[in-house]
Amino acid sequence: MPELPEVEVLVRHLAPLVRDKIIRSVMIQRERVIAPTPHDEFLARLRGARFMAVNRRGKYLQFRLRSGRREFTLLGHLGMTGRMYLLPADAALPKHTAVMLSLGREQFVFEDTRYFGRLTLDTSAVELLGPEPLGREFTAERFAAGLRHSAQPVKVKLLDQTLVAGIGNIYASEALFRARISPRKPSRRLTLNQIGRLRLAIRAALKEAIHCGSTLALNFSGSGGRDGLFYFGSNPNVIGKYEERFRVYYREGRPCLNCGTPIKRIVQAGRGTFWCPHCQRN
DNA sequence: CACCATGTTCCTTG
DNA sequence: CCAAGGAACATGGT
Repeated sequence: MPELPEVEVLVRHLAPLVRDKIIRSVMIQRERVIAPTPHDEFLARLRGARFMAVNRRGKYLQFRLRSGRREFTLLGHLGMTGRMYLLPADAALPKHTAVMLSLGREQFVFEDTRYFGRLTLDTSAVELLGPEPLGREFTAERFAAGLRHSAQPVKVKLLDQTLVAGIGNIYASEALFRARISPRKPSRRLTLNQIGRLRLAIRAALKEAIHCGSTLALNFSGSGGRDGLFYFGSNPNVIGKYEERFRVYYREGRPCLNCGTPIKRIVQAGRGTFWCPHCQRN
């Protein structure tokens, strides 16, 4: 589920559902997702706390909670396969439930097949993040400064969350295609013109994905239901297949939407990159 | 069986 | 010290 657009849509979806709800009890089924917070501390802080707001930073979800007069943040990350949603209190929990927060008539479920995600009181990871790509801080100057000294291929550099926060493997390929820039280009070799184009392409790709996700009939509620944000999910009620939503990602061998040239897949830093060798020559 | 998968962190190497 | 590359984490799909 998780790159910036999916997290943004999830945050907007969850915020009104959890607001003012009080955590009655906590069940931790997989210790690693709350790390490095100690088990006992996690229980003690969360029990009795009230949800005040939900925000996003990069790919992180920030749950603002209040206990008495004290406010604090519970930080969430979906890893590769994490999902968060509410279920009726009496519903069975899915197989890979990592943490469950009982809210009375409902329960907040953090499910994560691979357990790469997090739900923790340690908020330090957020401080290392670069600017929000859709915010004012993401200026062309700052972006250029971040790219200037790196010899890494620009595709790989876009995954660096200190350069700009929230881009993942899919939108890195998508943004470079829109900007017509080769994913193999060393970051420091990008021209100012290309940097400007890439910055706008990133914003456009993310915004469009958020818009797409916002208009889908979402089904976040576990059991059998895959929601439309799941890249490889198959909910027949939802139009969004990756073929329709992505211009290059997962389209190896299929014709480029601009020029018809077959889309190529290469491996960079151990991960697949999809691109058009004709449209993205420089 | 082999290879692939939306992410981050840690360790090693140069 | 820093940048870059690769393995590890854990499970499932094709």
